[in-house]
Amino acid sequence: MTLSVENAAPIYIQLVQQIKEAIISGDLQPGERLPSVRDLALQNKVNPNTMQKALLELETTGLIYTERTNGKFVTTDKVRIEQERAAFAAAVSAQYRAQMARIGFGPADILTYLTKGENK
Amino acid sequence: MTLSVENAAPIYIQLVQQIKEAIISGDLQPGERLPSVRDLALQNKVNPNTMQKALLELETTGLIYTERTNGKFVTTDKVRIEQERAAFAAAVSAQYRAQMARIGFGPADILTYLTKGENK
Amino acid sequence: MTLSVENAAPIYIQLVQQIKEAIISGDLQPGERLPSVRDLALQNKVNPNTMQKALLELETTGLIYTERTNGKFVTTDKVRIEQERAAFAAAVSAQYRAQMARIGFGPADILTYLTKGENK
Amino acid sequence: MTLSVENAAPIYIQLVQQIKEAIISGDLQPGERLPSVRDLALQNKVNPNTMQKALLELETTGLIYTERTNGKFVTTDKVRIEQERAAFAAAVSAQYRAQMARIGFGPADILTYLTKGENK
DNA sequence: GTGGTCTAGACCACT
DNA sequence: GTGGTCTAGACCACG
Repeated sequence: MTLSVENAAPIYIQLVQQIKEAIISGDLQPGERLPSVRDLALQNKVNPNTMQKALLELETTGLIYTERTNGKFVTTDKVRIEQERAAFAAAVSAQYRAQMARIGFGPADILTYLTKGENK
Repeated sequence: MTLSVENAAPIYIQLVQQIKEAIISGDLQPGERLPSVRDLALQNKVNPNTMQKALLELETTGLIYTERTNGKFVTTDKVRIEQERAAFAAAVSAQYRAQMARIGFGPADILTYLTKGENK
Repeated sequence: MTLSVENAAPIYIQLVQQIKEAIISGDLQPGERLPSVRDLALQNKVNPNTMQKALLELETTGLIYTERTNGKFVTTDKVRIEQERAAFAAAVSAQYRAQMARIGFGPADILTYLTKGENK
Repeated sequence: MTLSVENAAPIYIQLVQQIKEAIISGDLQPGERLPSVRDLALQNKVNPNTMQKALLELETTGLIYTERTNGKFVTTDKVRIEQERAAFAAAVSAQYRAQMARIGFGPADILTYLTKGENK
């Protein structure tokens, strides 16, 4: 039996993940203006540079873009967003199946568990 | 949009989770003797006190028991283990459904994603 | 007549450009280990963070890669390097032709000027 | 590997270069009257003293001349302009060849790259 | 020693 | 006010 102790992911990566999730869930609409870097940093109690790094990452991956002196905006490329959304869903699903498989539940059992809790 | 920066879960909690997973997956068989606390700590590069705390937690919940002077053993109560296994599967499944729902995928979409990657 | 005053490119961009040039010119060989971030920063009298940012950029574009705790290395992907080299040559050539065209020299004149200085 | 961080060239030098380019490209015709120093400064958002310094430099090298109380004019000496134009082309060409040579492209390769993009 | 991350604080350009 | 850049200095994990 081998265990593994995981350290927390870097803060800026966590920020990237969560903002990405907000975008693909539609919580942040295409073309919507983000709060200023400074405000986002304040709201989330991180250093502006850390927030800046997270937003830079999102910009290089094409999910947001910058209008200088004006602010940062969610991309208006809905195809790009949909792409990201599908990738996210695929990743989550694969991880879920792996986790279930590790404790001995195959596809058939999975259906049971998924439908069982459906009416919650 | 509200984000949240999470620090890593305490190490002993991570150990509890992973040992529990080893038990319900059958990686650790009912009645099997665990390595000594000292060895477990060494193997996983963790302080013995931390490992001790994890094992104590598992004992409290009835998944392992201690024979004084002889070591710690996985419970032989297979019903108990099966119970834990079902609870784990239910928790993972609920979390998965929630995650998919958050980005706008309902039960029908879930089936698509689960079957899509099934042959990997 | 409209003129434009250009400010210097950000330091980290200049660093990116020059390191890239060193790679595509073969001054830095594929697989070669780079000096440590701190050393590079010292040698070039910039802040380590600035050098780090430049190297991060090169890493995301695939020209270098990192071995944690061991150092940073030029990619061994010679195709990738050749690709970058061709892109660089194309950019420089296009810029050159544009500059010559702006002062009224067409392709024929260009040949004259290029061959004229060839024996320098 | 030695890198060098360059600061921007002084603004007045940039202005000299661009006005010179306007003259040798014919954008400013021989004998043409230049806008007033004040206007040029305003148009380009530059301090009048800086613009004055640039024009002084151009006058020293003979590309423009001043008629007191009347304004500044591009030289009518077409030979002088042609001379400058040839020098500019030679400089640009030499720089181009050097840049290509640095990344391993000789005269033959240069022809390839120059003709390749010719129809853009 | 290596790279990676984070914070605090400053300055700049643009509008 | 906006984003962008830079510096100084600290701490961490890995080995």
